Amino acid sequence: MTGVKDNTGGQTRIQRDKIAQISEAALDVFSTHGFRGATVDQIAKAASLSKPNLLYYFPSKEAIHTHLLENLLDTWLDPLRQINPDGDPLDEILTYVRRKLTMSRDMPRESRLFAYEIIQGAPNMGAGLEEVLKPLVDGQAQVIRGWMEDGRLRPADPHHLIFSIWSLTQHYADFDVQVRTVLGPKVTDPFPQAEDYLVTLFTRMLAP
Amino acid sequence: MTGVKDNTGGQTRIQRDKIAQISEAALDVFSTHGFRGATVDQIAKAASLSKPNLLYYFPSKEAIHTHLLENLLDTWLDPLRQINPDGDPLDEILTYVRRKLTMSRDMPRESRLFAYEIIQGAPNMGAGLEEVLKPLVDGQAQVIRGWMEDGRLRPADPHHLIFSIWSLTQHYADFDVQVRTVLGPKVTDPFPQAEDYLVTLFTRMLAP
DNA sequence: GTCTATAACACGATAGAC
DNA sequence: GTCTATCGTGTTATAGAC
Repeated sequence: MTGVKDNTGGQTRIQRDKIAQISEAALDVFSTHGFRGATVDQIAKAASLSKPNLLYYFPSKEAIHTHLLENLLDTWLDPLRQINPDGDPLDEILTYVRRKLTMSRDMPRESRLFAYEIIQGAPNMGAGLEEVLKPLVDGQAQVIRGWMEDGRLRPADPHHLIFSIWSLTQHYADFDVQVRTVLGPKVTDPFPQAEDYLVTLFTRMLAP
Repeated sequence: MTGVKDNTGGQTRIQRDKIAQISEAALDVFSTHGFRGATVDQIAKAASLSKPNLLYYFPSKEAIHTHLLENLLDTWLDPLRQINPDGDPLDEILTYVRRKLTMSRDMPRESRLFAYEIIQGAPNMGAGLEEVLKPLVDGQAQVIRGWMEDGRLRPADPHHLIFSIWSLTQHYADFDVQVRTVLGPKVTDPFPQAEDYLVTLFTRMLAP
């Protein structure tokens, strides 16, 4: 009983707030410039903190980055986790596609942070990929494979199906500049078009 | 007639060779660490040159990077350029998909260099996107649209069709680590599987 | 708990001998 | 044309006053 703590997990309220504040700023900076491109100065300024003060809450620049990635993976995989084995197969897939596309629209910074990390060879996420992502994907791939074997979806490799959903939805976040340049200034929001296209694509691919 | 020059474009043979040698090394380093993550030291070492000697051939680190990107764009868009308006529509699309996937397999460094640049907002390629990529895409999108209007392909947004081909094929280069982790060590080469999947996907999407 | 000052280092780029 | 030595800057991280 310390009396001075008001926490969930060994942190005071102030610490929790500051850490959240730094995380928010760091997400901004890391997702724009990458890990090496980002500087502690930038993050401190974005968080309205002095640099030494920031380094009081996190021991190093890398610690901030790792903290962000650790918290991100669960959020990022949540839509995949929500695929319901008892639902209608095509509905479940299309709902998954829509959720992932919505995340690309509403969380482009997280998408880019993730993309930077994977492109670089996931130097700060080795355990997460092997121990969290792979088992989840394998499990849901089995569910999808079951649907295909029951004739409720047209057959296709379930792992590559999941890859394709990731790839296509995240493209609209990570390559936003390219998408907007090609579509031209008249298209203020590419996402409704993207949703129509992707629903059509996966319906034609999977509807029995 | 200078006599000492053996060139195509105002460079001696030695200069041309060294520049090629530096470009090769820089592609390695930039595609692994990104622009900011790469150091001139690393590039010089990879090119078996001293740092000052490298900076004798290129005025700055940024100049090397720009040089790479300028030479890359044409190569990168070549498969799209080769779509033949007089060919069989589905064949042309599937050939394009296969070519792009082959490039992901054989030129993953170029793919990553490109991905880094676009994710960052294309700070060194603003002109190229607007003046080279967009016109080419618009032109080929018109060809595809014509095929769809003639009933030779099922209708779909041609711009997003091209986005999806880019996204899916480049995914296997840029997110290689993730793909291999999920597929597991038994799959030594993901590309044959990927080709099968993508051919199926676009055939079901487009075959009339 | 927060700030100023600064250490310690790596980086890009240059100068000058050879 | 190539090398060694080095400058100046920007960076992470720490020490110590308040």
